[in-house]
Formats: sequence, structure tokens, C-alpha cells
Amino acid sequence: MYPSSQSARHPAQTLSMSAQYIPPPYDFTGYHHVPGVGDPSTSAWNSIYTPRDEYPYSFPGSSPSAGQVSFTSELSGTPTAAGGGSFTPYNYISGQDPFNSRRRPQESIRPSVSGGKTRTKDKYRVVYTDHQRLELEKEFQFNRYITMRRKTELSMALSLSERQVKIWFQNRRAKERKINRKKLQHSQQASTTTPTPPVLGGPADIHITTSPSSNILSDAISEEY
DNA sequence: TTGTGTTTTACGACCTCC
DNA sequence: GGAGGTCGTAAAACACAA
Repeated sequence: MYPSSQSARHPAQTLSMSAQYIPPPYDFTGYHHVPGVGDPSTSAWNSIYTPRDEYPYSFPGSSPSAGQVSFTSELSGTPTAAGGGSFTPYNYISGQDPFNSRRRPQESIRPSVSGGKTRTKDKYRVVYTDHQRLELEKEFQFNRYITMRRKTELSMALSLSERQVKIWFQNRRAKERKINRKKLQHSQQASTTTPTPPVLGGPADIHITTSPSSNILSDAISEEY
């Protein structure tokens, strides 16, 4: 089940990857229905993100703002792990939600997300709101591996269960790996069909090399960015 | 409208780490 | 043993060409 190529597993508890991870420029290619969101230079985007100070790790050798997107989660003013905030995940006004461009009216077909319905329930799966996905994506861009604290906070802020948040991150990492594999295949094909080596600095060639132990991290992010 | 391909949730199996 | 990781997969939701 676990081939040797994947033996360099990352125990989330150590957060070693988190400590190594540097937020890349945003790439919302997986969210192609979001016009403009993928552009970190937009004022709307930058107005959302500022550095988050609650993470127990730092960005070695650089600050988050060093050539990167700064973060400001709108969750920052929302409930802490203790909850009690006034944030309502479904009260996004159409037109204000940057994720709101393509999909159907969400609330009308999504009576309940917080229940975490399973296959055995009346609905096979729910579709997360654009706002939920945006917030999850923001967190993912900040950290590929969510901390328990942030998981709790996000689950409360987004009216999702912690399990849903955890699964979302697992699926999101899987998606990134899938994208990375495709890009790697393309780059390898290009290298075999052309006499010149792959262009360094291309999306598939950016690796985080700050630590030899960051194999998964570099694998995870090396191609998407 | 419909067929088809892709993406998104959700889970089970299995593994590692504490 | 529990939590959380990956991998593979099911099926709904969705995009889009014909």
C-alpha cells in the first residue's frame, strides 16, 4: 500500500513541513470558476490576507511578506477556539463573495452542511459553499497541514465538523499531489522531446530546499508553484 | 438536452507516530 | 489504541461540447 517512494511520510504532529512551508503566490487553477481570485495582486485579495500571528511556527529566513502573499483571514476577528463569534458562514451576499461567480445559488440547494452527511444519509455528499472553500483554501495556502487549533477554529467558523475540515485538507493535498504528478509528467516529456533541459524556475522546478527532510513538502508544492 | 469528462466530498483500508 | 497521514474509489456536482 505504501510504496517506498512514499516512505517519507510526514507526521503532522511534528509540523516540520509547516515550519518549512513558505506560502506561494496563490494559484486557484483548481477553482477556475473564480475570476480574479487567483490574482494575488488584486486589491480585493490583498485586503483579505495579512500575516497570521497565531501559528506556532515561523517562516525560516523570511517573513511571510517577503515576496509573498500576505494573509488576513476574515476569520481572524472571529471566534477563537472557544467559539462565540457572530460569524455566519452562509450570509455571504451574492457579488461580494469572490467564489460566487459560477455556481448555482448555494443555500437553495444546500439546506444543511454542518451535519456532515455521509453516504448512508439522505444525501451522498454536500457541496461546500464558496465561502467555506475560500476559507479552507486560504488556510491551505498558509499551511498544508492544519493544526488542531486551527481545525477547531475553522470548523466552528465555517459550520463544518472537524472531521470535514480534516478530510478537506486530505483531499486538498491529494489534489495538489495529482496536479504535481501531471506537471512532472509534462516536464519529463518535454525534457525527453527537447535537447535542452527543463527550464529552471518553471512551475515544476521550484523546490523548497531549506531542509533535506522536507521531501513531501517539496513534492507537494514543487510543481504547482 | 444529453453525453462525457472533471472536480468535489466522503469514506475505507492500511500505515506511522506518539 | 487513537489520531491523522496517504491512496484508491464512489458518487454527486459541475462544465462543456455536440
